[in-house]
Order: sequence, then structure tokens, then C-alpha cells
Amino acid sequence: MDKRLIEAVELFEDVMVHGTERVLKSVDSPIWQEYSREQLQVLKMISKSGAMPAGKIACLQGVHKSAVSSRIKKLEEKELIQIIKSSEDQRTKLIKLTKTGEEVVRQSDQAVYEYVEKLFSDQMTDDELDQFVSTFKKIREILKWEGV
Amino acid sequence: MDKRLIEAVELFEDVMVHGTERVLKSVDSPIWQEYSREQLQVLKMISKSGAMPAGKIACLQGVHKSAVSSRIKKLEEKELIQIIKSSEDQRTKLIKLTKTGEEVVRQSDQAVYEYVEKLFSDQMTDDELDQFVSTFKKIREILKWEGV
DNA sequence: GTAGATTAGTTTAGGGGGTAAACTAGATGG
DNA sequence: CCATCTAGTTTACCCCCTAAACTAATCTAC
Repeated sequence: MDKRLIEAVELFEDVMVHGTERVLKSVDSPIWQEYSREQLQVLKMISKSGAMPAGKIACLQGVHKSAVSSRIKKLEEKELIQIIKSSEDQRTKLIKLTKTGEEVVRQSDQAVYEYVEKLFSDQMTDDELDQFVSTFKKIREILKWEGV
Repeated sequence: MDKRLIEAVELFEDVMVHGTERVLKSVDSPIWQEYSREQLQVLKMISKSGAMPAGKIACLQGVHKSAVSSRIKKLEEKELIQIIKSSEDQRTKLIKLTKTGEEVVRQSDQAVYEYVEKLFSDQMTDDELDQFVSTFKKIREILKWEGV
């Protein structure tokens, strides 16, 4: 049992499992108060990859289709998305961002950027930032889930 | 606007915000099916720091006291914790692990260890592991919440 | 000492997240 | 044409969370 590995596991657990929750609570943009993380994630995915059916969202978020069903209903009520019946297959519903939805994504990105920038730029040296980038790239690769 | 910083923010968001969820779903120990993350976190905290009052748990978890109130009720029903009235202050309830609770913590730790080990040891070189440890130490320090 | 304020924890209402299973309605294919 | 498959919805039930109202114990200050 590698001693460094034990340390790594503990760090992983601390930072990833427990730390992330605290971070998310600290991002205090009005956007993050108003919409849930999962809702913003849906918007972000669509913004990145374009309109997609509900089933694909469920798959990407890794949750049951019924969870997505209620989620998109809420997002539609908030007028952040628009549901379009596919012309090929009448069963599938293509989820598209509205103008408002696009704006929300922009604001959310902005909030995250400002938060992390504040966190990092004061407290990280140039070298540490380089190391951060290469380590996190590696982790993303290891976890290899397709880009949200 | 530092280009590397933008990359760092994106990585941070991908890995921390969205990646953690996926990781947690992949840890498929029966323990993680049976008890929620928050419940296990309570057990872990007590196991690390010893018996503590409900209020302190709420504070450490960063949630409302009412959330903890219902949580410890569930944990008591499952016989993982034991609630002891403090002798000094009749209002406070000291939360202590039972033998079963200790065992659950042990098993949860084991599950996480095995999962992360499997993830890392195959896919990380020695140098990368070193870099991981130093980067994550830095992040933990920056986020500086006291050790769960 | 006793009244008022504070503190620890509970309860309830309401809203987020999730699943599984039953269901509707289109698509497909023997 | 009818059985089967598939996309999405609904329902019942679980966990998470908060805010606000509540109980009960402890302080504090007159």
C-alpha cells in the first residue's frame, strides 16, 4: 500500500467529494441562487453542443430520464429553453436555448470565472497554476467523461 | 484576461463541479448505495474528530441546523450513531458513533480507497502522482475549510 | 430571584434533487 | 396489421435543503 497513494486518496476525497459542495455554496452570483446546478448544467450543455433531445441530456447528466423530464419542464416555465418537436420523429423533443437562456449561460460562466479567478490569482504562483492545469487535465482525462 | 487562467477555470468547473458527481456515482460499494453522501460525511467527521453536538455538524457541513436534525434522526434509526445528552448543557446532544457506525466508516473509506487506487495507479505515472498531491494540497489550502 | 434574551435542537411547509414503474404515443419491422 | 421498441411523462416515494415557528434550557441583568 503506497503511502503517497493513501495521501492522494485522502486529498481526492477532501477536495473533490467534500470540497466541491462548499465551493458551490460560495459562488454567490444571483444566477446561482436562482437556478440549480443541474439546471445550469443543462443550459451549458446545450450552449456547447447545440439543441438536443431530452434523452441525450439524461444520458450526459447520468440521470434517469424522468429527472430530466421534470427539469426541462421547469426550464421551459422559466423561459430559458424552448421545446421543439422533431420533424423526423414525432416522439423526440429537441431542447433549444432561448435568448434568455443564452444570457443565463453567459452570466453563469462569468460568475464562475470571477470566483475562480479571485480564488486563484491571489494565492497561486505562476508555477502552481501551470501545475494545476496539467494535473486537472490529467484528471479529466482519467475520468474521461465527454465534455458536459 | 490571462489565457491560462481561462483554461484553469474551465478545468476547475469541469472536474470539480461536474466531474465530482459522476465520480460519486461510480463508486459502487453497497455502503454508498445504502447511505447518502451527507450521512457518510457526518459519520466520517465524528470518526475523525470525536463526538460532537448537532450544531457543530451543521456548521462543518455548512447546512442549516434543521437539515442536520433530520439527518441525525435517520442515522440514529439506522443505529449508526448514539445521541447522548450533554451533562453540562441539557440542550445540546452529543452525537457519537456506535460500533456499527465505526464499521460503516471503515467500509466507506475502503471503498473510496479502492476506487481511487484503481483509477490512479493504472493511469498515473509517479511524477503525475507527485504533482497531483502537491496541486491538491494547494487547492485544499486555498479553499481552506477545516478538515471535515 | 425572576423576566427577557439567547441558544440548541425540532417541526413543518415547500422546493430542489433522484429512482423505479406504469403509462402514452409515435416508430419499426416481421 | 399487430407486436415490439423507444421517447418522454406521470406518480409515488426517497434524500437534500431552507426559512420560520416552536420548545426547552441557559444566561444576563435588573
